[in-house]
Amino acid sequence: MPARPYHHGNLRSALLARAEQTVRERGTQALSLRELAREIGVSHGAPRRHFNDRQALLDALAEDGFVRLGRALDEAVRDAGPGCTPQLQALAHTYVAFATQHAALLELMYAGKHREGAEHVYAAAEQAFAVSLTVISEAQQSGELVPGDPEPLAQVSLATLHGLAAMANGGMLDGEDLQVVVTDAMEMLLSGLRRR
Amino acid sequence: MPARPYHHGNLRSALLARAEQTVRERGTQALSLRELAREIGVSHGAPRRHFNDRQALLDALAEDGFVRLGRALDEAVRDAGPGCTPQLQALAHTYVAFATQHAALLELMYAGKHREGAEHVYAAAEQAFAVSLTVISEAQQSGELVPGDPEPLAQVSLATLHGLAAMANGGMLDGEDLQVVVTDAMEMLLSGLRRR
DNA sequence: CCCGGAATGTAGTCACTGCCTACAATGCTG
DNA sequence: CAGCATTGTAGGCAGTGACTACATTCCGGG
Repeated sequence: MPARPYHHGNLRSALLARAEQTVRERGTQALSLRELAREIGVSHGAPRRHFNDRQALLDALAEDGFVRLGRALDEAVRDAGPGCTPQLQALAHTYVAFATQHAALLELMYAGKHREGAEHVYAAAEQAFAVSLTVISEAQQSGELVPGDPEPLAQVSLATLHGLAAMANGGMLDGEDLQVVVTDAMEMLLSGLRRR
Repeated sequence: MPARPYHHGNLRSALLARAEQTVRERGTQALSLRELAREIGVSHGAPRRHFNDRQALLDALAEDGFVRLGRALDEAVRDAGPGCTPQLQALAHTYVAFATQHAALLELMYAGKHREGAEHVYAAAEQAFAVSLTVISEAQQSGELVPGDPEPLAQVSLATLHGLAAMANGGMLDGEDLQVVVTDAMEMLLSGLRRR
C-alpha cells in the first residue's frame, strides 16, 4: 500500500484551502496550478478534474470568500445586540477587517472577470450582503431610521467601506487611521437619516 | 536603409501606449511583454531596456493613469463653475466615469503591490486627488461648508466613489443606476456639512 | 573629425506555466 | 463481480518572463 493512495479523497477542498493560503501570502498572481499540485502531492494535471482552468479555481475562491464574509457579517450583527447604530457599526468594522485581512482574496471577489460561474459568485455576494438590508429595514420599521428604499443606503455604505478598505490596502490610508475613519464615515452616512 | 531603423526612437512611450490599450481591451492578466514587443515590432528582449520586469511596466502604467485621472479631475472642477456642490458633483461623476471607462487600469492603480517605484505612484495619486482637498477647503473658507479638517471628508468621498465604481465594474451595480446613485451618495455626504 | 564608451536593440537559452490528450488506477452500481 | 464513470498520471506543446552574450547606433570629448 503506497504512502499516498491513488485517490486523494478530497482534492477539491485541499486545492481551495492551499490556494487561499497562497493567494493570501503571495498574491493572486503567484498562484500556479502546477505548484499547487506539487505542494499537495498530486500530479500537475490532477487539478483539472476539479477546475477546468485557472480562472475556475479563482472563481471558486471568490465564491467561498463571499460565503465566509457573509458568515462573519451575520455573526457581527448577531453579537452587536439591539439598535441600528451599533449593528451597522459592527457590520462596518467587520467588513473592513475582513477586507484588510484578506486583501488579495477581496480583490478576487470584486474582479469583474468571472465567467459562466459568475452567477454562483453573484448569488454568494448578494447573500453575504443581505444582512445589511435586513438591519436597515428593521431600523426603519422600528422608527430608528426614516422610511425609504433601504437599497441605496446599503449600496452606498458598502461602497464606502469597500473604498476605504481598498485605499488602506493600497497604502493610501494609514492602517491606524482606518478604524476611526470607518466609524466617522458611517456616522456621516447615518446622520441625515435618523428619525429624531 | 531598413524599413524600421535599429533604434525605435521612443520605445518606452510606444510600449506604454500599446500596453494601456491591451490592458483596457483584454485585462491586465492578458498583458504579455513578448506579445507587446511583437506588436510594436521589436525583439522580445527590447522592453527590458525600459522596464526591468513586467511589474515595472505595470507600475509605470499605474502612475500614468493617476496623472491622466488628475488632469481629468482638474478639468472637471475648472469647467464646473463656482460653488462647492456643483464642483464636487462634477468631481464625483468624472472620477466614476474614469473608473468605469478604465476599469482594469484603475485596478492596477490601486493594487497595493507596487515596489520601489511605489513612491512615484503614491506621489502621482496624491497629486491627482489634491484638487478635491482644494475644493473643500475653499468651500469652508467661503462659508459654504462648516469648518474642520478637509482630509476625512475627501477620503470618505473618494472611497465612496471608488467603491461604487468597483461595484459597477464588478457587475454588482447596474451601469444605468450608477449615475443617480453617485449623485445621491454625494448629496448624503454633504447634507450634514453645509452651513445654513 | 573620429573614436570610444554608453545606450539601445537582437538572438538565444532556461525554467516554468497553462492547457491538452492518452492512459492507468480506483470507486461505485447494477 | 463486471463494467463504467470518476479521479489521478504522464507526456507534450506553445507560450512566457527573466537572463545572458552580442550587435548596432548614438553622442560627447580629444
